[in-house]
Amino acid sequence: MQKQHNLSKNQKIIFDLIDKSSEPLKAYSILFNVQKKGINAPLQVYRALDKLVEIGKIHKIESRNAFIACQNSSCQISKATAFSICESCEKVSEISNTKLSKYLSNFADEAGMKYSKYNLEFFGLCKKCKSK
Amino acid sequence: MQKQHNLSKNQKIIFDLIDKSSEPLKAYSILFNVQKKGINAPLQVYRALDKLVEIGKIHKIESRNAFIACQNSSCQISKATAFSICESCEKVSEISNTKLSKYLSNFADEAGMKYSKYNLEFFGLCKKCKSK
DNA sequence: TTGTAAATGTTATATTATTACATAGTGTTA
DNA sequence: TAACACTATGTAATAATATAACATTTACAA
Ligand SMILES: [Zn+2]
Ligand SMILES: [Zn+2]
Ligand SMILES: [Zn+2]
Ligand SMILES: [Zn+2]
Repeated sequence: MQKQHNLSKNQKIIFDLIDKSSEPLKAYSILFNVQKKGINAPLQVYRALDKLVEIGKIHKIESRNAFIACQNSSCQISKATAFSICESCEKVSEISNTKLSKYLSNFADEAGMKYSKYNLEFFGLCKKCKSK
Repeated sequence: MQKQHNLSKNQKIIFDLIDKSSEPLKAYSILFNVQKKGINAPLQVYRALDKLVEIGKIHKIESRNAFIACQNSSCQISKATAFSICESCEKVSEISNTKLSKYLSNFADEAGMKYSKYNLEFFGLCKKCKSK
């Protein structure tokens, strides 16, 4: 059973915006969009983003410095994430594949390192862009 | 047979610095370190970094905005990269594991997307930090 | 030797993210 | 309730990361 997090005012405003967006959003584009709701400073956005990432409601797409809502309710609090990114239209989807996540969660190399978290980003062309 | 790239002056200066570093280097730390060699502006650093990434001599650690030399001569021009990152001491190693790279290169999900590239970052504690 | 692509130099600016400090709300427990 | 700890907010300033625009030079092949 996952812990229930009651989002604060700013967190809710920012999560709702990201959640209803069809594409990853960047911090300053979020800021621009929530100014009418009284969020005026970058820090207010970054603080909410940090918290939302921490509790697993959103993920950061590292290669794009952008944020998307978690599309995978079983996502273990952002500890195991995989995305597909179209290099043409920049569409991003969260990959939910049990085999893949098991494979990666159990991966151990020779370096003797114990992994607690991973992030995987695949790049290519989405179906739509491929057929153009 | 891999194409031979003759590095230009700036590319060589910057590659040498990254290559002999024991940790990932950030762009502005590189800039600071090469100013005595006549490289004065961020853009000169970023241009060399872009080229070095493109030809696979270095990789960008996306979660850290930092660069390390490729430790894996068979790395297919930065198209398939995996790293282990210690969250305590920030040590980064490039993972060279044939099974893993085969698994990921052949991965195809249901979305019908053809991947041409991936980047994987594992996080955890390195051997040294684990035993502290 | 001339054309072309790659690389360089320089200035300015855009984008992304954090530090520092003051204040306010929320929930728990004495 | 009062005291406390913890989380969240507001605001200003600034740090860190990255790119745009333009002029010039170098490498090198046709
Ligand atoms: Zn998720
Ligand atoms: Zn696409
Ligand atoms: Zn490599
Ligand atoms: Zn370590």
